[in-house]
Amino acid sequence: MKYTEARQQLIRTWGQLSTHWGISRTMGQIHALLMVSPDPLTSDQIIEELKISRGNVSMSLRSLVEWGIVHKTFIPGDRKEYFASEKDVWKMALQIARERKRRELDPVIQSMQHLQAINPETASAREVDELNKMTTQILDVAMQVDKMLDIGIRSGGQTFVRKLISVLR
Amino acid sequence: MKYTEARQQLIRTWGQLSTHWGISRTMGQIHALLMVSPDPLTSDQIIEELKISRGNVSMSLRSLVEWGIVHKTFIPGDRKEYFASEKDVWKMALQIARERKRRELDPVIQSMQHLQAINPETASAREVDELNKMTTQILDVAMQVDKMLDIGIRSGGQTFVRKLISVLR
DNA sequence: CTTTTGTTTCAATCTTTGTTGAAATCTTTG
DNA sequence: CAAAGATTTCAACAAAGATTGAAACAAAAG
Repeated sequence: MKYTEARQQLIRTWGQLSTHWGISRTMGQIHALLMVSPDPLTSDQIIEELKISRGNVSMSLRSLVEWGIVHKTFIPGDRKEYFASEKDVWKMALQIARERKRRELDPVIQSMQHLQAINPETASAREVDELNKMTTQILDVAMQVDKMLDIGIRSGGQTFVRKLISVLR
Repeated sequence: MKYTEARQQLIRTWGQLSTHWGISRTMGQIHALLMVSPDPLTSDQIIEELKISRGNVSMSLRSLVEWGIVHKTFIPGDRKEYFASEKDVWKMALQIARERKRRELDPVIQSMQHLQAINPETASAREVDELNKMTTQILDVAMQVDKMLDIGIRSGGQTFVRKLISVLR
């Protein structure tokens, strides 16, 4: 398989995957491109390579930087901004997990905590009971997952999952 | 807090969350409604409760059944179909994980395996090398996560995560 | 077999999300 | 500080995704 083909396929696959993760296809593609580039790239190189507009590249890069998986670098004597991706995939995965925890899990925990105090006079016992059972369970799951992610984040990806698999096998 | 308010908030929160997970808001809301209902519901009850169209309810329910987190039941002497959600949140979470693994992780693994054979003549050594490093890493992560999910699925959610946390703390 | 009741399908429509490109802004340099 | 280079913003547009509603279909009852 030729290099260019392979690279294109990686970019396509990653762009595809990213849409499942609340990240637009373009962001995923830019990210993939940065991942496989030995050196940091400028927005012009990205525009050229992926045929997308300057505005889109600018916004996508900002968003990737906000996710914490891409960073700006500067090359001495050059006025342009260069961008590079985190290259350690485990670190990347954990960084994404950390962000998603913050954006998705934390709000659920907060919401379920509010729901812990239902006035039992306001519906039949069965209904109140069923609702309470669900909120309690959801809260429980969310908090356990939260704890797990914390541990994962602290111990670093590779170590974390390796250890975990060896222990549970 | 009143029962009806609380229930509505749960439905809203769950619908919101679901959009982050490749599941439409409506599917999430229907699912939440089924989760907190002590008894199975018909599509008419869902239409009534959530004010959505019959067609949408039909399609959403089908999709939820395909995800394996909702099932049809029948009530003797009644011609209608009733629907009920899985009530064990851990089982639910694992079922979702299993499906996402199948839909998202497995294709990535397949794709990366294809990319393992790049002809080194077709680009500079640095470029080929960088691409190989990334595909290998991604494959590694994907396979480890895959393995982890398998273990999780086999041992059942609660046990799995509890054990995991106690071991790694 | 016909009617009634319940369910599914799908083209049309609406809503949301992503993208473009040009103007505005910011930065460096002569 | 003016000009050139680089980046960001944002209103208009395009694409993708979700929803509706009515017609087609299926199953049970009379």
